[in-house]
Amino acid sequence: MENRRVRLRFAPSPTGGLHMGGVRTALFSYLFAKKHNGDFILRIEDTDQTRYVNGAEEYIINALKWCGIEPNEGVGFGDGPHAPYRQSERKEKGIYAKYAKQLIDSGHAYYAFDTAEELDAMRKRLEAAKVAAPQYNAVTRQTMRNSLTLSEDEVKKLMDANTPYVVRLKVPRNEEIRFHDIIRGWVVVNSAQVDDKVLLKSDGMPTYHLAHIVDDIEMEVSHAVRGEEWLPSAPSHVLIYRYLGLEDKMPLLAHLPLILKPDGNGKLSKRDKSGIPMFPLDWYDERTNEKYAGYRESGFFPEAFVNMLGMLGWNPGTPQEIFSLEELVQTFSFERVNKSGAKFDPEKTKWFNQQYLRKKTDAELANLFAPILKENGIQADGKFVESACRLLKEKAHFVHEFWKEGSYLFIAPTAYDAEVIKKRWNEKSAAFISGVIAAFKNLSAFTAAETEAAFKATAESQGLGAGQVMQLFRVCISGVGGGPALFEIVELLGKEEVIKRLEKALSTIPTTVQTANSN
RNA sequence: GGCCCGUUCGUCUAGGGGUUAGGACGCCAGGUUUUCAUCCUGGAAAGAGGGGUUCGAUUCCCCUACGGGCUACCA
Repeated sequence: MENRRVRLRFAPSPTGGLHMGGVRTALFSYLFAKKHNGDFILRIEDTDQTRYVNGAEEYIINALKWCGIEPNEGVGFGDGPHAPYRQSERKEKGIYAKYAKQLIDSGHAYYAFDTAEELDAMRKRLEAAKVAAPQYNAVTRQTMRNSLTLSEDEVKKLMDANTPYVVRLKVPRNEEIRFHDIIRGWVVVNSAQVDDKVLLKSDGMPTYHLAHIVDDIEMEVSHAVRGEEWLPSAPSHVLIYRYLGLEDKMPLLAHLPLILKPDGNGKLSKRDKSGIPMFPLDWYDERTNEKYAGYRESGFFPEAFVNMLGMLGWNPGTPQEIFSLEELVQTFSFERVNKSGAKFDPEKTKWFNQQYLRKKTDAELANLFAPILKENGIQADGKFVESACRLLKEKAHFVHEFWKEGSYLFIAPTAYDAEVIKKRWNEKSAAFISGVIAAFKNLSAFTAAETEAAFKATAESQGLGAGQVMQLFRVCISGVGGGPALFEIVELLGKEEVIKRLEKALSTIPTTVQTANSN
């Protein structure tokens, strides 16, 4: 058991879009599996037919692909020796029923015929009696209709009449259950706190509790990684392994701390006010008609998203924060996963994206920017776009900001920032701009250095400090008061365009100033 | 309510019986820059509270408080 092959699975339910918490669980499992040259499996836990959502399975597969955390076995990634990997299909093969039968035969599980109303009545009764833990357990099952309280004849009669029934785990009344968690250490719970979990539902489907155990065994899973919300049910699971006689084959458990919402308290919800997505890809819920934004569509790089998730609840113990997936694989260990929940920080998430934005070459950025330009009806030379990206990437967190911040590189401004005009335009301005136009016309080499020199000479000759006229000049060219290095922009736009823009500004701005003043 | 898990700057975290409690994001200030951003330098900012153990506790133990999770024929 100690030297078994490392095999981890990610086992989501197709009940909706895969939430970023789920992606992190997949990521950590993937990292550990890869680090130990093991397998990473995608299993679909679709045992709840009422919650099945169309498209969810495909979404999960696409999300994992986008993140680059690809299973080497499982639904959507090629069947391995343990197919099928969908629990609904495995149920058809009778895999779960077999194990349930084994538990019944060995006296560790039983049939229960209670209706929903009867269960409800029991809970109400217990609550009224102020029972500490109102649940179906060693005490209360004695008052219910099950194969432990009914005679063999009665059970047979109910069965023959096709009365709906479930199979429940027979949990001992008072027994200490202890298990080891890689992240948390030893956890001890008394079985009095553990209820008789339903193993097989009345529709014949297994519950999560039975299904995941059977599958983990059959698929030879070595480490079961999941969110902390599963910690309270782990004692039940330990019992099931034990009663199946498979405790020595039980996967090592690792319960990850939860990702908490950035503001206030509680688990991350599907939607968040911070403006940062909660899902890797856009998700549309057809039942509620709601749309949820995804990291991909919001302009995040998958590397940045994965890097950010990797640092949520785990750290390498060194100051390094920027990790490629490969580096994460090399460095990851469960020992360095935190025990406490982590609030996720939208600002830091943006920062991660910025780091990756800067790492991209101008050509890569130009490729990403191209569709946005096209959307805005811009056709531009590839080299020109690359240069624009070089200037624009300095202050951006996302490629889509390039357009918002730098559309003037592609279209001449039609309006000029009123604040800047008010502050910078005065009676000397028109003469100065005219001077610059004249000076530029005389230039043969229209480079950043040449134009800057000509600009400064003009300012000096008119007795103006460069600082006074720089921003004025900028607004004439770009329409806005800030941006990348001014003469880099001038060089990029070229002589003809720059002069055209200056002349337009000269003919437009004085009239707007007059209008503003007369009002 | 019960059970379980947790608790270091606003946030993510390092460290770990004797440290000026370190880093990152964000924030603030100064410098660079014509400007915003970048960049550089600096700054404010933390071990929930109470008991132990100890020469000494943020670090180990207990209690309390607080936070979170679970408490379905959902996963």
